[in-house]
Amino acid sequence: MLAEGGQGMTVVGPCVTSMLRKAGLRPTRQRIALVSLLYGRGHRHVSAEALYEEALHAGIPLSLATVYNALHQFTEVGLLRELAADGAKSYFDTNVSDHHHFFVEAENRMIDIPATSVAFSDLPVPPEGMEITRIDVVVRLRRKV
Amino acid sequence: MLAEGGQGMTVVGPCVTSMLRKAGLRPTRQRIALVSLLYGRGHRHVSAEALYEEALHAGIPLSLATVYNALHQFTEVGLLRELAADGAKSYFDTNVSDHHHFFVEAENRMIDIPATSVAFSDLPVPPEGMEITRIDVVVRLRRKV
DNA sequence: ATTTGTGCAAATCGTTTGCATCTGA
DNA sequence: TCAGATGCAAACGATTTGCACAAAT
Repeated sequence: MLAEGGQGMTVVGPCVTSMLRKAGLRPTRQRIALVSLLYGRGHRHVSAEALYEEALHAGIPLSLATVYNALHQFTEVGLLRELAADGAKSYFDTNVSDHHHFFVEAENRMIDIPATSVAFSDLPVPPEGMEITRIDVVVRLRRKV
Repeated sequence: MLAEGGQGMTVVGPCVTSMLRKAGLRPTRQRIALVSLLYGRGHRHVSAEALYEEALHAGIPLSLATVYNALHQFTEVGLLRELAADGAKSYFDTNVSDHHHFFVEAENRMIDIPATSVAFSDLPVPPEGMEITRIDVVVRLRRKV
């Protein structure tokens, strides 16, 4: 279990700049815009493509490659957590604190599960010389019949 | 195991044929070969590409597209379970019973964790109208420093 | 001025698809 | 025979990369 420090940081204006600076990333126009979109309204699970579209609609012209760059850089510095939901595409979660996910299969949508809702009464022992970096629990959901 | 009466060069039990028949899949040369490779030696986690190479090296000429078809068909009929490890590529697990996985990040390798090694003391409640189809636990590992 | 980031388009990777040909029942 | 499977190559979607240009320190 890693990742702590998830008190929803409401980021607006100059905070964004210092947030990026603290992370060692130059606060460029594009990064500032992306961080604002990501943290503007609560926690989110975004795909690169979706964030790209959103930025364009918000009148921020940037390239898809820049979005990918930014998402990976943000992930490296701990601002985002990458989720391997299912299938081909990656999602990025603005909630980097310890928690898990429901995955709605039909919609490719993720819903947060607080860490406290999943308790391991027994932890698997990692193989010799290995250590646990993270435990991902994905609870797959289907519409009830 | 005895050789299947035919052109197959691998050691094939008659069970393979009936296994496919029971699943509603025509026991073709390619499917028989793939099932034999998959179930020949204990449980495995294979990617399409890896299985394809393996088949070629075993002297079974087939196309990558056929491997993809077969893997998905096998999954549909419950002979395999698809794993969304991490990143772009899919893995298929010959162990379809209830269990979980270690994921060795550096090697993209999966190791089974028996279901009994992970106990939930608290189960998350699915949202209204939804039901749980499966719970995947992935314990990510890194080489200890 | 120097360093770092950006945009674009082409390249890559895993996977899927269309269609002509082949094969098992 | 003939539905169903296969092979091939082209198509595809998501992501990455290479490099000239632009922006931040």
